[in-house]
Formats: sequence, C-alpha cells, structure tokens
Amino acid sequence: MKLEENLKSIISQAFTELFSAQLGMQEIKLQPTRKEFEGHYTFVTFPFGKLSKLSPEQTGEKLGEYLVGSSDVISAYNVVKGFLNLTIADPSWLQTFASIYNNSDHGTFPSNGEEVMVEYSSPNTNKPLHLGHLRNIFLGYSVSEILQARGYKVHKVQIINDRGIHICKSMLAWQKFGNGETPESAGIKGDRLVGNYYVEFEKRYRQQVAELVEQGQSQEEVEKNAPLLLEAQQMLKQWEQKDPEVYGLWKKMNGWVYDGFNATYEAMGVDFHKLYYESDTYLSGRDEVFKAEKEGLFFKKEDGSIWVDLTDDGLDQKLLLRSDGTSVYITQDIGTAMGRYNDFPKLKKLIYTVGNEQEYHFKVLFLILKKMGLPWADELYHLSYGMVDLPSGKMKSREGTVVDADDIIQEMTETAGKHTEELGKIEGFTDEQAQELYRILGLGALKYFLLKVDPRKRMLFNPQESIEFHGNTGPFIQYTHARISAILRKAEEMGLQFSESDIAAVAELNEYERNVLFMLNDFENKIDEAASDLSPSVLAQYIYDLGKEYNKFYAEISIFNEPNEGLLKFRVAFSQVVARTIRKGMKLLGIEVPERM
RNA sequence: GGCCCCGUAGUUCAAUGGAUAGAAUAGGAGUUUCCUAAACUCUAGAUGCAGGUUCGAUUCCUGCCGGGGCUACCA
Repeated sequence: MKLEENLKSIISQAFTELFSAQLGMQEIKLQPTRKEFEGHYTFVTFPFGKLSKLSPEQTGEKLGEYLVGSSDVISAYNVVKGFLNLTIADPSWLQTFASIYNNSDHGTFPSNGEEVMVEYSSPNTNKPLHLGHLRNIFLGYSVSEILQARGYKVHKVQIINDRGIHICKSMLAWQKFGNGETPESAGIKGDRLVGNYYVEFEKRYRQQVAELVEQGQSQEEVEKNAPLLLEAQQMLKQWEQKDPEVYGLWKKMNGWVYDGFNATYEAMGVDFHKLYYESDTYLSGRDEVFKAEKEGLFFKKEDGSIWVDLTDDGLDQKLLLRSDGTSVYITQDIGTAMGRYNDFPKLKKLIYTVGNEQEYHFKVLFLILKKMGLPWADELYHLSYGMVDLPSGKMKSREGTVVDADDIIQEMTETAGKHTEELGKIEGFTDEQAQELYRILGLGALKYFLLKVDPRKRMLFNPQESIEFHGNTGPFIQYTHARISAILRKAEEMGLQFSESDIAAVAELNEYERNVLFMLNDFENKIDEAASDLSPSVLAQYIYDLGKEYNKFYAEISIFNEPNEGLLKFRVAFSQVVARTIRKGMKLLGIEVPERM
C-alpha cells in the first residue's frame, strides 16, 4: 500500500477508535510539512473539532499519541496549534524507496481506456512560426505527453490555416514582385520565403493606399478598394473555383511552407498524429447550420444571414452564415469539431490549445454545439494560454518586434555553446557531440522557460538577456542529471550492484535523503495534478525542486568515501532513482537530458 | 459601454482557505586536495487600495485604482 493511503487509513481508524466518529479516507487531506517544522506530513485538525468534541490542539495531541502507538509507520509527532505534524519512520521511507526502485514504471499510469485529442500549433501558412507559437507548441506537446503518462490515449493534431485571403496575398506578391525564386534558389526556408512575400504585399498595399489617399480619396474607401487588395480577392475566388494556375501555385507555395514548418518541428522535437487542413474543411458546418436554423435553433435576418442568439447566456448575437450563404470562421469550427468526433468516435475530450485572446470565440463555439444537442459538447476544452510579451511590450509584426522561432532556437543554441565553452566542459567531445549538446541545452532552456510559468498567465520573455542557465532553469536540471550520471558511471566501473538486502545497512537517513524520498514518492501525484490541471508548470516546479534537493545532498555527502558498502550501494541506487525520475519528468515537458555536460 | 483575465521582493515567477507568503535572479558575505562550482551556505528585501465572509484570506465576495484582452458579414 502507498504511504499516504496507509497514513489516511490509520487516521481514519484513529477517529473511529478515539472519537467514535466516521471519517472517510477522501475527507482526509495530508499536506507536506513546512520546512521550519519537524515532520513530513501534516494533518490539519481545525475542521474536525465537531467530530472530536475537542479543541484543535487537543485533537492533534490525541491523534498523534494514538498514531505513534498504533503504527510503526509514524515515529514521532508534534502539534502546533491545529497542525499535527507526523514524522515517518526511516524504515517506512526505505520500504517506499525499495518499491519505487523496483518499479521501473514509476511515473506511468496504466491505461484508463480513454481517448483524448489535443490540438496545438495550428499556424497560418503566410507567416513563419514565432515566439507565441513556441509557447503554444511546447504547451500542447507537453500536455499530450502528460495525459499519455496519465493513461490516456492521445491524438495530437493540428489544423492548418492553409487557405484564405492571407495566403493569396503572399501568392500575388510572389507573382507580381518576385523573380520566380524558390527556397532552393534563394537559399532560405520556405516558410520564411512565403512570409517575406506576405510582408512585401502589405508594404506595397500600404504604399498604394497612401498614394491614392494623396490623390484625394478617403482612407476608408481606399483601404477596401485598393487594386492590390481587389486582385488578391479575385485570386481567392479563382482558388475557390480551383483555377488550375492559381491552385497549382497555392500547392507549390504551401509545400514550401510545410517543408519549413516540418524542419522547425523536427528541431523542436515535437510531432503530430494527424493534420487537418482548412482547405478540406472550410465548407463544412454550413449544412449543419442550415439544418439547425430550420429546427429553429438559429434565426435568419431579412438579408438572409443566419445568426445565433446567445443573449440569454450573457453573450451577444453571433453571425454564422453571411447573407450570401458563405461561412465564417466559427461555422467551420462547428464543422471540424463534428468531423473530429466522426473520425474518432471514442474521444473523451477535445482540447484546443489556443491563445487566450480567443476565449470568447471558444465560449461561443462550445455553447453553440451544446445548443445543437451534441452529446460531447461538454467535453470540449479550450486550453488557453497568455501572450508572451517582450520587454518592449507586445510583439507586433508591423513594428518588426516579432521574435522568429527558428532565430530564437538558434540563438539559444549558440548561447548554450558559448557558456559551455567558457566553462571548459567539452573536453573529449567530438564536434558533433558538442553541437548536439548545445542543441539539447539551448532547447531545454527555452522549453523550460516557457513551460515553468502557469499557462494561463501572460509572461515576459527577454531575448537580450537571453535565458539564464543558473537557478530555476532547464540547464540546471540537466546539469543535475549529468552529475548523477557521472556517479552512476563510476559505480558501474566499480561493479556496485544494489540489492534490497543492502537497505539493512542503512542505520539512519539524513535530512536530504528523507526530503528526496518524500518527493520521489510524490511524483505520480504531481503527474496526476498536472494532467487534471492541464498544466506542465506543476511538473516543471516539481522537477526543479527535486534537482535542487539532490544537489544539496550532493554537496553534503561524499558518496564514494563511505566505508559502509551497503550504505554506499543504497546511495548509488538512490541517485539512480533520482536520475530516472528527472529523465521521466523532463520527457513529459518534452525536454531532453544529457549524460554529460 | 459590456464581458473576461491579471496586479506578490528591484526584476522574473510560486503559494487545493492554513503555520513565520516560497524560489530564482540582481545586491552583500563565504565554500574548490575529495563523485562535474552551470553547484552549495549565510544575508537583505514583497501581497495595488478599502471593506466584507471565518478559527484563519495572496486565495472567496463587493467597491475603487492600475495593466491587458475580447466585443468584425477577418481568419
């Protein structure tokens, strides 16, 4: 039985015997004892005065006395006000350690038979990926990993916004202002090439608008009627009619973009099981809306446009189909959601990883689907995250303050290389090994930085200072792992083999060992918490704390100076479990961990 | 205007209604004969304001002040 379960059942039993009161295991909450007090687990007695008919202090005393007397799991207790602090006996810790050591699946839950879909990334094809996408991508990937460890079957998907006026703008600019260059001929990534033409279009368009305004036309008028814009709109119509030339160009340029995106995804170490393309789905949802309108769920205005009225739910009226019968964004989303439950009928949850500026959109979407009576509408979830700000404020493409994803990954890698070389850490590394290490460190720093913050909150990213490699960072954890790996290598050379009987040689644990064992024992709880909150930050903080505590142990204890061979073996095995837990935890954040650095 | 989110050390972030509000950085002082000093040990420093709910509030409620977002027949 797990340590905490065991404690809870003993407490429950104590209530029955001492106070003739029934207290279910679920009502018993244990929290880690604060550092400044003696003990490991704390039971708060304030709420149970009614059951014990005693003051909180007296309740604590009675319970503590009973617990120490009736079980050898608890070796001591103390009461401070309404807090009963319980000290776990070393043999119980050692027993806990043995069971974790022997369970190589520690940190992986058995399958729960449920399927979930996580949508993330979902870029437009007219712009390269930027810092904001990175938060999205790392978050979506990590959440997927966490849910999988928690026992779900996870489908990672993205929807690619591959059609629309924006891509036509890039295409038009490439046709009119380009020289027929390709990613190969220009020597740049395809997504950036296409993005450059989008920027080119916007530049020329603004130029044209300015010229026309100068000639006396009104700004508002011109913005809608500038010849360049009309041309782009014409192109979109041709695309919709599958005009061979336009369609061919669209395929070609999107192909470039996908090659570019894939290179970036690969560099980031993320993947997808299935891609949805908006060009396949943009017509879906229309029929359903028509149907629902006939059933009276939606209403039609005189001009023929179809709307949903959400004023009863505290929201507005929302357009679903234009007067000409064409779809808007949300109509497509209705269709794609239905399509997904069609593709995967067993889906339990559908999670959309999308920035919090779209909270209103998803609120409306989910409400509409619910009104349409879809049984799974309650299982839709918007995994909303805050923007990534720069010290200069918000990223704005117009002001050229957007931080490009490829650039930042490269910068981080270079910074990692610089630090590593300064510290003289790459002795014995080949060039390839060194480059690989820099990649792992740079990417690890970046991922950890973006994931350690509560996803819902807006956060600040300072590219100038780059990312610190000290303190609460990815490289700190990676470093800890590399240190432990060195110990394990040495232990292997010495031929040290831990077996459970070595535990007998451990007379007493030290403070660090107890703290670390407490945390190791808590690993699965943290995964569970991260999975139910859909928040990798919980886990990131946990791994950092674990690494920090181990570093204290490391600074204090000279493992190989230990004359007691059983104790030595225990400490090696202990280190081994910490390393394993760090690796597993970091994997759930999508972060690789080196053996040496 | 309406709706939503956020205000915590100089800075970046923590804290299922629980104890003396934690870390990390930056500042000050230390620790390398020994398993990797990207480490460790001291030290100094914070809940926007005003009420309420209760044994107890950073957390829940109300008002105010500050910051951001959404509120398109764009995607």
